[in-house]
Amino acid sequence: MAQGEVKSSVQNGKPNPMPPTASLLSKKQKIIEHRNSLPIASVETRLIEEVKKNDILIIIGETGSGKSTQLPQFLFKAGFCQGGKMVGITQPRRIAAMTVAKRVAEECNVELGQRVGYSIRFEDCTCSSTRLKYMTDGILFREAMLDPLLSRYSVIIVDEAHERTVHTDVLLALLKKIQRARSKAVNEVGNAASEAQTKASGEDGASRGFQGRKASPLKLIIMSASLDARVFSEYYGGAKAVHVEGRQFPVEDLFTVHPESDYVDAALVTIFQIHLGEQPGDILVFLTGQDEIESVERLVKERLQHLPEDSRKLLPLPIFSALSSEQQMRVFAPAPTGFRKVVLATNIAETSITIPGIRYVIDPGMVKARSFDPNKGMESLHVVPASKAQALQRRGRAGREGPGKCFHLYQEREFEKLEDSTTPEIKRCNLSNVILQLKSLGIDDILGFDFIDKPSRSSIVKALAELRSLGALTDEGKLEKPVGEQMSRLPLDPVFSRALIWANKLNCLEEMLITVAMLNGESIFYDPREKREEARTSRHHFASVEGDHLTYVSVYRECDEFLKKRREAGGGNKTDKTMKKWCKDNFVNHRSLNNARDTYSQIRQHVEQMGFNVSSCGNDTLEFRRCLAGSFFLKAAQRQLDGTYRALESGEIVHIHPSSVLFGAKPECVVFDELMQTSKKYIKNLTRIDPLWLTELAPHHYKTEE
DNA sequence: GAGCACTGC
Repeated sequence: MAQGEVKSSVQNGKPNPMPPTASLLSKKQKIIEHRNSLPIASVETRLIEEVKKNDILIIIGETGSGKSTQLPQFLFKAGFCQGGKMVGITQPRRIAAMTVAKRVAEECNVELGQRVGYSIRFEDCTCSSTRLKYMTDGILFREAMLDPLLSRYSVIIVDEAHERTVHTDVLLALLKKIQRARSKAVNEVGNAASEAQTKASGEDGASRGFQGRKASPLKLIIMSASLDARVFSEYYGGAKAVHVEGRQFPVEDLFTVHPESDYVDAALVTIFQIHLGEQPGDILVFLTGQDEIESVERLVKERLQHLPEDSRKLLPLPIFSALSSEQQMRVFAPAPTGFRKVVLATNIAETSITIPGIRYVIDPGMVKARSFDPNKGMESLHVVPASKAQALQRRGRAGREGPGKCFHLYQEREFEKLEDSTTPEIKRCNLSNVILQLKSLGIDDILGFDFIDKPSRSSIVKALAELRSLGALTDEGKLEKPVGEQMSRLPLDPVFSRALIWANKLNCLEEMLITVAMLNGESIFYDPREKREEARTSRHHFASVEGDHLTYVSVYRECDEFLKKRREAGGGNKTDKTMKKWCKDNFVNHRSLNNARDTYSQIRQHVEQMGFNVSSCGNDTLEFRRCLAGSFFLKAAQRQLDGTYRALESGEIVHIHPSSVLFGAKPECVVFDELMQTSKKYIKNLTRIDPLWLTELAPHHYKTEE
């Protein structure tokens, strides 16, 4: 990954010579006091010894132990960054990578982006002198594609490994391989340097990048909050695990005496029980989705009306990912004097955000979980019991600032029956992307790959078949040149990458770039329930009769035009504010569109580097739709005599989602982006196509049938 | 005629 230079007042590695002011001094003093008070501070020497002794170390540390901020600093002090080497720390989330790096830079009293930096998608805040580098696990995985031995790192710390995201899991496997390759290279260099290199390079991807670099072993540290270190320890051949104490205030657990048949109602009752009977302090309620949250919000407001005037000071605040940033921010503000906040949240409050003031947690013990059926190519979202780990995580949210209480809306013996931890994501998602990346790293035997938790055989087989069908792999399962290589370089789902390659040939790359950027993230339109009709009417002028993809293209372009006009009219640099307003007026999710614009630029750069020519098809959208048909042929559906649709690949009876512009239009044949089961089996994001195109453009898949 | 936890390249 290219390293951007960051402007700085620090030159030649010397700190800015400005004398510290009194407030700076006291701030510095505070930082030192804080650092020394962290549980991890007392074990610095021991930890460093363990790292020196063990090539792989598992660190189990509870919330508040300071492991993410302190350990990298200890390693720096102990000399692990000598010779220009880096300590890399991965996080599953962008926000964590950013905020932890910022905190550590402060503690080290250096400018962020210099010795301490971070790198996340769209934002590289590091420079050539960066030694402690925080990043998302996806970034490090990409780096490994360019530098297969990760030769610039002396230590890699994988933080929050218990979350078991796809990226973390793949990274854990890859790092194991890289570590072995580096140790091997060190030994071989010691003996007979150049011959050993030649041999090693023939073996697999992880050995390849070694040539011409000074060999050194790689230290690996896995940090987890999980109760169970065994999983990681066993995976790394009995690696040593050490525990670091956390620092949490005590949380009292309360369980129900009888099972609750209706957890939403039970949550409501508990909210008022706390509000009327407990000491001051805000309440956090974990619910499974927008629907539940909105209905609880309404019911709380209703019931408050029946209480005496002086008992009505309870303020319900919803938070879930689809809300605008402004609305999300409301939960962070302190409640008005005399009021108690009751935050109604999805799992967004479990890990991603920390809300101040919470003293009471209500946990119904349920969660909305996504799963994937590889045979039907269908995702589903269902409400299922949470895991023990999740329940404990939720409980912990009550003890951040002082002693708290957790109201579990189930019996204590039910807790014991919960699964220890949530099924790792890799076992419940489409693997085509992961497998393509592994193939590009030179790992050919996917079924035999050393996953920490192996996905099902059928899931792997299905993904391999999809990749072959898309032309990314040869019949022997090797990366197809150049198509497979090009696809693996793009940070997109393989179908999207395929569509871009087609579009390049058929001169509609610009439209396709916009399309994949718009489909890549969360949904672009935001319909506040109470303004549903207004949103739909206002959106009419974007709508394309061809379907959702071209509708997104016109949304993107219209916003772009609007911004351009504003700039030309002397609007200055207030792009963000202008865009926010435009989004609000058009019921478009500002965060999503912004993300789509960043994605567009990033992908455009990639394809231009590949020598693609970004041209537009103008008003002739036929070729564009043919490109979609040629790449989304596995996701096609045809109208039946009874008006329902049949997904051609799985044979499932599906319905057009009401959010589609083609809802009610009864097109004969469509390609879609997503098949998801919620209340029904819905297809989302559709474009009308001619069914004959399928046999014409994907003859290997649709042999000439009627 | 709906309603969708969260991440990430």
